[in-house]
Formats: sequence, C-alpha cells, structure tokens
Amino acid sequence: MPPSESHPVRRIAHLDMDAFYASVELLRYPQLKGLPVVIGGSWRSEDEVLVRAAEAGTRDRIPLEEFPRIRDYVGRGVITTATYAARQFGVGSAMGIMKAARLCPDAIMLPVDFDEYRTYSRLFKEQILAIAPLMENRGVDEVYIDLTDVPGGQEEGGRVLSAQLQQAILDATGLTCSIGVAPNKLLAKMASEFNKPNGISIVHEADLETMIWPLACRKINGIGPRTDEKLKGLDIHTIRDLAARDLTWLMEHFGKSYGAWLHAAAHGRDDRPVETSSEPVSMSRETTFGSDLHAVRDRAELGAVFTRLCEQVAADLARKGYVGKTIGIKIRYDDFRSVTRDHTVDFYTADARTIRQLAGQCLKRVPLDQRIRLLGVRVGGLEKADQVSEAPALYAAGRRAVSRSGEVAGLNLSLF
DNA sequence: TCTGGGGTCCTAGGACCC
DNA sequence: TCTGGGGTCCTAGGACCC
Repeated sequence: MPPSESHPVRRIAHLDMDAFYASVELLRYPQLKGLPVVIGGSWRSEDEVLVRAAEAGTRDRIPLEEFPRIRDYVGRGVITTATYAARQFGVGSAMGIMKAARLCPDAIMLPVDFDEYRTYSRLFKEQILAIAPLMENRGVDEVYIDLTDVPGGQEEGGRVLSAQLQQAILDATGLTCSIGVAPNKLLAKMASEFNKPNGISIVHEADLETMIWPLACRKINGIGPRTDEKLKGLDIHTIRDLAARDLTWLMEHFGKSYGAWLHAAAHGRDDRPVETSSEPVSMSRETTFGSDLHAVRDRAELGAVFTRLCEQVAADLARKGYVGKTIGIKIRYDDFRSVTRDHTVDFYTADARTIRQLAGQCLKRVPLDQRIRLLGVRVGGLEKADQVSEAPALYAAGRRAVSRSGEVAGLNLSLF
C-alpha cells in the first residue's frame, strides 16, 4: 500500500554534520581550506598566535607559516578530528598525536574549542526544530528526527524534507550535513553514511537485502571492535552473514539480551522511539596526566588534581541544577588497566568538599602501588536539585552518615 | 613515542527484604 | 530440619558511542 496522509509510514532521519569541528574551524580560518589540519590536544604556548588574532579580529588573515604545527606538540593526547587533506596521510580521529605527527609533521594543529562547536550546534538544531519538532540529540553534531507526521515528511520517502533541512542549516551556519531516512533509527544511522558529504540517502524496508546486508557488521551502531572480532572468529563478516544465523544460536554465543538484539538488528528491526528529552544519570570529570604519576612520590600533585576534579564536578552539578548520592573515582594505571570504586550515601549532594571527602574514601580502597596515568571523579544517582526535599546536610544528620558528615565539616583533606 | 573525555547501558554477584 | 522464590539496590567491570 502506498503511503498516504491517512496511513503515514514511519520515516526516521539521522542527520550528521559533515566533519563538524573541522568545518567550524574553516569558517574562522578560511585560509586553511584544502590543507592538512588536525584538531586536538590541549592548549599550548604556540596557540597564543590564535588567541591574539581572535582578540584583534584578524583570524582570517593569519599567515599560514604562523599557525601551530603538530610536529611541535609536546605531550600526549589524541586527535579529535582531521580534515580530508590530513586524512590523505593516514591521520584519523582517536589517533595518538605522536603517531599523527610522524605521519604528517607539517599538519596545522588547532586546539579544540568546544564553546564554539556548541554555539554552532545550537544554531543548526534550531533550524531543524523549526521544521520538524520531534528531534533527539545525539551529541554535538548528530540528531535523529521523526519525519513521520511532519507535513511533507512522506514525500519521496523523506527526500524532499531532507533537502529542505540541509538548505536551512546551510543558510544559517554555512555548514553541510548528511541525512539518511529509513523506517527506524538503526537503518537511518547507517543510511546517513551512504552519501557523504552533503548527501541524502533514502532506505525503505524492501532495501534491506541490497543496501544493508552487504555491509560489514561493524557498521551497525552497537557492534563495536570487541563484538566485531568475536563475530569474525565465528566467520560472520557481513550483516548478511549475521542475518543467516538463527536467534537461539546468537543467544547462546552472545547472551540472551545481546543475542536477541543482534538478530533483530541484522534483520533491520528497531522500534526505539525518537526521544526528545532525557535526564542525565551521572556527571564526571577526568584527566590524563602529562606523564604518569606515582601515588607516593607525586602525592602533592595528585592531591591538587583530585581536589580540582571534585570542584569541577561540583560546579557542573550546580550549573545544571543536579545533586547526586553515588560518588565514585576512576583510576587508569600506566598499563592502561582501569579500576573504579564508588560509594552510595543516603543523602544527595553537589558540594565540592563532600564529594572530595567521599571520593577520598573510595581512593583508599584501590591499590596504589603502580603508576597512574588518569584520575577521574564521578557523581551518579542524580536528581534534580529542586526535587530533593531535605537539605543534604540536615538529611545526613542523625543517619548513618553522621560521622561522615562530621569529617566533612572538619574537612579531612588528607588524600590517602 | 601508542591509546582523550564525557557519557549510557548491561551483567553478575551479594545483600537484604518480603 | 530443610527449603522457596521474587524484587530491588549496590558495586565493579566492560562494551559501546560521540
């Protein structure tokens, strides 16, 4: 039956901004167009060139030779993104900076400017909402949109509306995006990759075998590197291979829940709704040190970083209006093993000193005889601050946390 | 000279309660 | 003396995503 006004077919779009960070940077530094540019790392002295130009309003006139280069970068970290010209050298996102510097030492390296990307993120999402109000945020540069009941959403399977969205975003931001439209989020996500950049791809239910099944399993959003390796070990390489296995066999090898999901995904089934709002579950701050630290020898530095992380999490909670009752820490050792410890108390807090105290208790429960490369602090079990009736400190009093709150009041700041 | 930072969800065992 | 289940919460680790 053909789609009609009275019988709309479910049409879900996945919209993905093209090389988002790099494209935003090129708006500010048009002279870098076509050059190998890499974005990543933390702020460094070379970047003062950029800061001074920003203050003087002359960013678009910085001579090429004055831009910071990746070969001069000191320290560790990863590339957040790379322009197409940089990718020609084999440089890609999530690659270590040192490795990228070996592959393309002359690449221009810009610091990550999240504030600027967030500004553009708001801009393009406003354009979408004005056209199609059922939008789900998937981070700074991606959204799902339910086109089913949007006027014109059924035309050409969603192509007409997609073109309209692209034009509105281009007019407002100067940026391009790629859109995939399909019967559900799973297929829409895959479809948006078919025709990059600035493309539109329409997938219908009947296209499953021709457009989806030839793809590698890894293309399914939810199959990561570990599962992909395991699948390959079982001689399953394409989605067609996966779809050929039966449900019980997959559940035996991958567990009841994940096995059933794999089976459904391979057959293009996904009934998750487009979620227009969500509540955060946890907030955290973590940092990787310039060089690995030792719990005893670098105790002072570790303690200072630890306190700063707690203060940052507390500030994040306060700014967004949340409190939490599960306080935790994360440590990554020099061999990249990670451990976490957490502790749930019977009161809610967003107080830096309380978080510092409870996180300090967690830290005491983890082995500290090995060098540490990362330290993190997390607060979970979140509630809206105005939904929690008892004042945290009052609520704590007279409960199990009496001695603890006493310590908090006394500010026991010794680290280990 | 490997491997960021901020998240979500799932699993599995144990505690605890009914 | 032996023997239940179900449900929820907590903790630690891990896979995955942007």
